[in-house]
Amino acid sequence: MATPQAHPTARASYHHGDLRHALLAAGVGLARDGGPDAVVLREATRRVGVSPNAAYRHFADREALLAAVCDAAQALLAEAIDAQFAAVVTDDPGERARGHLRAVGTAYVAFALDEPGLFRTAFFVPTDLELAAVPTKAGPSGRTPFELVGDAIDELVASGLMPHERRPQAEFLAWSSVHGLAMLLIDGPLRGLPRAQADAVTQRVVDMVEAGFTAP
Amino acid sequence: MATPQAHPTARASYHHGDLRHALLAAGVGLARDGGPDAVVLREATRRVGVSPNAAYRHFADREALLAAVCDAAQALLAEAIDAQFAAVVTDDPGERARGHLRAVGTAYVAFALDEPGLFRTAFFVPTDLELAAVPTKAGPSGRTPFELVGDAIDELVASGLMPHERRPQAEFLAWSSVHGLAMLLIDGPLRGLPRAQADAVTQRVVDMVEAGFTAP
DNA sequence: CTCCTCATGTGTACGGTGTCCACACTGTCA
DNA sequence: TGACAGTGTGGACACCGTACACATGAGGAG
Repeated sequence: MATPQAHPTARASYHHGDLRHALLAAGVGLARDGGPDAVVLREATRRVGVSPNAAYRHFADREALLAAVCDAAQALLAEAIDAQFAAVVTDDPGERARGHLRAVGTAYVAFALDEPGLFRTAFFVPTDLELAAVPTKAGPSGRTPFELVGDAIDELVASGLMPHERRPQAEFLAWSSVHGLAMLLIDGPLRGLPRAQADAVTQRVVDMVEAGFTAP
Repeated sequence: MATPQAHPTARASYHHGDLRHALLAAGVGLARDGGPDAVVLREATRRVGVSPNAAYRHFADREALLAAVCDAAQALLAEAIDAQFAAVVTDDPGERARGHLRAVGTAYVAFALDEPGLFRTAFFVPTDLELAAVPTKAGPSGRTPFELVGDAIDELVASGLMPHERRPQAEFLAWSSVHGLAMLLIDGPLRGLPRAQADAVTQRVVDMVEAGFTAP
């Protein structure tokens, strides 16, 4: 019991110990309910119990904090997709390919519906990324959502269900459809659709993508 | 020459004359370069040459101004789509249906690329609309973009190219794909794609939607 | 024509935010 | 032990949205 206040939220000493992570966590909390605009620097410091300027020792400015929160949100999305992707179990390679493709799509939309604030935040900051394997944005498997779609499509081609002429840039087609649906469901004209109907539309969108890939 | 300063931008008298429209126009200008966040009440009044509080005689608060700007942006989008839609001329009903569907999709993405700030603004405010025929959001034809997609799909069904079992909610599928693509192109990972490539991807997305609708 | 009235624009002020500056504390290493 | 560098604090500034009281002047009632 040498440390009277070991918890990072309430510090006993002048120094905080892990202020950067604490601010990040607070920022994620703000983004969760409220979206990117709710990520307010002063409020984050207030929640951590620290003066506003303390944040500037760890983040260049509010934009930098928001970018970190954005990365965290993308990682959470990646995690959700990863789980659904890994949950697909089949011996048949074609069936597995289909399952993986559908898993990515449904998990993507489900995350948007379950965590609209984080979802909006994940796609807010102009991420200059090439969608490449930026580790902070990947799930437990170490692969980003974009790579997972690519994997699924590759499997589809490998198992002969999709002609390889259609392979190039196919990620963008799948991604566009699912991303657009998610946006329309949480912010757009489809907002407020009952969950059951939202899921039904999601299935139809995934059907369309799959059909577009595997159709003869 | 009875009116020394007839122009609404520089007023000679104490009263402005058409402050509401002037503020709206200034707001649209702000949104054009900068998106919804750039619609700052004080800046709009500054541009019009009026004190900040004058805005409150015409808009309840900043949110109301932003909502009006959002409506205007949607109207501009509608206009662009409308033009492309109307430019389709063919005798063959099936070909016209296809052309209409493709026109809506390409015009939608083109607007997003040409006017990213306005596009983002158009979909920013939680519009409680049912996508119905709200006149302020329609183009010259009096039909909203959503109605135009619906029209195109109806034509597709009427001309026998699309099975009518697929008709219900088909707007959402088309809309999702195109909207998602637009978002990814202006804000997301596809940002910075050269225009030629962006157009190419757009064509592929439209192809996919069309195939999904008309496939046997 | 005069005067009253009310819509419209102004001025002042307050709280909130991001951010800069100078300063205070403290863990570490010579 | 003492200096130093990293970390947190306090105060200040500009900007924003917005509430309140007030000034202005256009247009109708007498």
